[in-house]
Amino acid sequence: MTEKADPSRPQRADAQRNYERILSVAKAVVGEQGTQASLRDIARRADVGMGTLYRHFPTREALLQELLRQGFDRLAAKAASLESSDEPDQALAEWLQDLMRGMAAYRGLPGSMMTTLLDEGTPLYASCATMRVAAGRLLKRAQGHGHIRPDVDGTDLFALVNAVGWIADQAPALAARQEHLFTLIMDGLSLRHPASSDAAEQAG
Amino acid sequence: MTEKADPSRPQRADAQRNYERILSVAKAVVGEQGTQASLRDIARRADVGMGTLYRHFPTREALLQELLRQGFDRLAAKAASLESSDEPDQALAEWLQDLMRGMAAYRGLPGSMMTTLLDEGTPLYASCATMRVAAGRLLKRAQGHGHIRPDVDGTDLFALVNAVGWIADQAPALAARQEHLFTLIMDGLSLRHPASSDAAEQAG
DNA sequence: ATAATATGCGGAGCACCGCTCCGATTGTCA
DNA sequence: TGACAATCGGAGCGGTGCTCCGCATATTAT
Repeated sequence: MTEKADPSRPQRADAQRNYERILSVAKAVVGEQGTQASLRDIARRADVGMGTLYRHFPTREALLQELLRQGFDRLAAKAASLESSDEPDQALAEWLQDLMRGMAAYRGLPGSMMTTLLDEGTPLYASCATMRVAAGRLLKRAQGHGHIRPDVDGTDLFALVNAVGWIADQAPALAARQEHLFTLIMDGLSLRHPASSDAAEQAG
Repeated sequence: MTEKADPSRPQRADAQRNYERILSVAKAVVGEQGTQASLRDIARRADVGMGTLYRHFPTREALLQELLRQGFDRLAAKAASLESSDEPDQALAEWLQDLMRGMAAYRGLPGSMMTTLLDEGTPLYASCATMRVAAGRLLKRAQGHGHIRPDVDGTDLFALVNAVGWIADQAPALAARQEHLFTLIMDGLSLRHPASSDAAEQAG
């Protein structure tokens, strides 16, 4: 049996070089211009024609997917490791906060995420699905312990975190409020109303 | 002295006709294609040249502003009227919900709002500033009665509502969850029995 | 009614975008 | 080394936002 290492990777040497060069340049350009960066610009700065770029990455999302895969894997792993935490609700909060910070990696990232959240078949969807499954387990565990509202599902959570990331993304002046907004939302999901431990008693 | 009724409106008769025709067509096209609608398309369907469109509305925002002004005025008035309500926190909730639904008028509207939220000088900023001031009074009143977290300001609120509108905007499949997400956030802002009652009725 | 003025019109033109297509180039293997 | 297939690169297409300016016309004065 001939070993075709990775069928998704190019075979020829020059192709492989270009593939990696594009990826590296894309990382830089997307870092500068956000997820809506000009593909022509990426090709130009990678000393590559449009055709080459498009053959390696048929869609913008396919390119983004490669840029984000590492982050997704890391978050999935973190979710798995947090699953053995003693404090399920705090574990969930910590993971979500990590997700939110990851969303700030590139401008426009929350938008790209939301667009493909429920759009199966799109490259980005596939690559973040496993991460979301792992996060879903974290959520269920916290709900099982009775500290988190039961009428919230993983998609709600993902959407809300995306939304907070989006706020900071759109209005840089609000980026400073990001952690605060995150807290507001997390408090609202908790059944222990941490915002007002005193008012909680009299509510009964 | 000749009466110059409204200096912002065109003087010549044909100009005035075009102005209104553009506005009317824009309303339709933006309704179909969202706030990112092609300006060329608007000009075409209004039987008008690009130059004409740009003279009357120098920027896309200037055009949007005219489309949205009515809604803003209505919301500002509603805020003013709600200020005499007996239940300040419920008045606030009602107004915010109204705002959220207004955000669904055009696709992409939450994005346009957030972009110009803190960017003074832009046309949209000016036109929604008064509305936000009115809303701010509603918020302060609710906080004064001790039912709403004191560490929230008007901008936070506006941003959060925008964010929820944005979620529905990006992923139509999530639009059904919009009201629910709104409830989650509002509960989190309240200092009284946050979740339990509402959480019981909604499952899944 | 006619002439003069200035106001408004419209679209050609520029630079950019995403994306496709195909002749030229180049790596690979016999 | 030669032949062949894999890969390249950019011209080209239709779209965008936006500007600029010669021309048409509404308005006003005569």
